[in-house]
Amino acid sequence: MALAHTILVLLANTPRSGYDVSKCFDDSVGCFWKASQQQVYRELARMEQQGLVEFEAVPQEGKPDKKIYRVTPVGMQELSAWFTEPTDPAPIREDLLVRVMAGPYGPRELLVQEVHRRRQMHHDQLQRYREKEANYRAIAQPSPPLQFLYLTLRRGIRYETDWIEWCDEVLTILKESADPQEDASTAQSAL
Amino acid sequence: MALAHTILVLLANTPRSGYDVSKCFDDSVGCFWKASQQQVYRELARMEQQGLVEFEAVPQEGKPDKKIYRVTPVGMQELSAWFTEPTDPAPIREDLLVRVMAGPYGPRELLVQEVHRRRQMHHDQLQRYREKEANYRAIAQPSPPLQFLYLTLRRGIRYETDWIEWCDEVLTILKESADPQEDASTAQSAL
DNA sequence: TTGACATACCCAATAAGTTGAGTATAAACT
DNA sequence: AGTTTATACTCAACTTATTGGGTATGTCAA
Repeated sequence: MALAHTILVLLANTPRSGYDVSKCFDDSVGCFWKASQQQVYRELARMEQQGLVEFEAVPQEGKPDKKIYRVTPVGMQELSAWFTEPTDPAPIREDLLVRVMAGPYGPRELLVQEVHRRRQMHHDQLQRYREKEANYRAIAQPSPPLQFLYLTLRRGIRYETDWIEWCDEVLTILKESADPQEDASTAQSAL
Repeated sequence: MALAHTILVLLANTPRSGYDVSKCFDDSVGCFWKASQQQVYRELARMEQQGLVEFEAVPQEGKPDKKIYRVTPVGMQELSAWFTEPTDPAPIREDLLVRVMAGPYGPRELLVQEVHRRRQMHHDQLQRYREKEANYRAIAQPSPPLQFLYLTLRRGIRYETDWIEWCDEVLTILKESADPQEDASTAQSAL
């Protein structure tokens, strides 16, 4: 249900169109929540039906009307109520770890390659987050919404850093135990 | 699609019943993949139809037949083919971070409480993982499947540790900037 | 003896997420 | 001149996941 609440928070900060909300999922909140444009539009329509948000149609030339959504009092009430409910850790479903577990059933090099590739991806993402962090730190008086968003960015930075470190750990172990059959004692001490 | 492949790897290690596969999702692979019993049964039925696995029905008294699944040659082929495909990082959908972003719209104490609670959960999970790690290290000659599974356990340990550290970071910041209105300069330097 | 827990499976309804296309226009780049 | 990128929203089909029930039986403890 948190998709609706994420959107509520975004709209509570600033009234926006569905398109703009969708962009937030690529930018600011992307480090902890993903949603496709279709999901956003559908959710907004549902939320409007439930009275959590309302929109003002802004006519445009050639394009469909822009719907600027804002949170209603009912929506703010919902946000408050939701604030008191406990949250659960997100279930993890990580393809790469399935691949690692499948290690004995495929060539070692392919696995090493894949971990390398993933390390690079996390490295690149970390760079983007670090830039955003630098931008944030340059703001003299960040607004409360920004201050809290920064905490989520910190989570993103930690997450990527942690992945990189794990990749390095795995690559080291895979290198050390390259041929367990040839030298079983080495392989063993490596683990 | 990785649910099927996770099951394939589990069955490649040891033929098991659906019930036993389901238990693995609570135990060994729980740190990177969750699946309900229903999901497992449905997936196994689908995989059987596709010829990836086959089962031997073991009659039991009073209970339904136990179906012991094993991977077929076609299943092993599928596993090999899948091994060459790249994996994508799992999209993150973290309720707690939505809550943090919603920080300005609820009482500070509630947020602090929630982060505390989550810290405790990650702490407890970490303890469980550390026990499993100790068990693993006590094994003289771990089999290759176990060796690779250990790498995924390392990921779990890192993950939980990382969360705990982030919780501590957030709790520190929330304490420091307890009342930004009263002392804006302190609040600012804290961020 | 009642209730919780473990074994072992199946079914159905709903919710959520993904994929791919379609309707329009305009600016910027190649 | 043609492609990409951006704006702005909609619809339909499909796959996946969740929730909550049901069928059976046996064991263990309060």
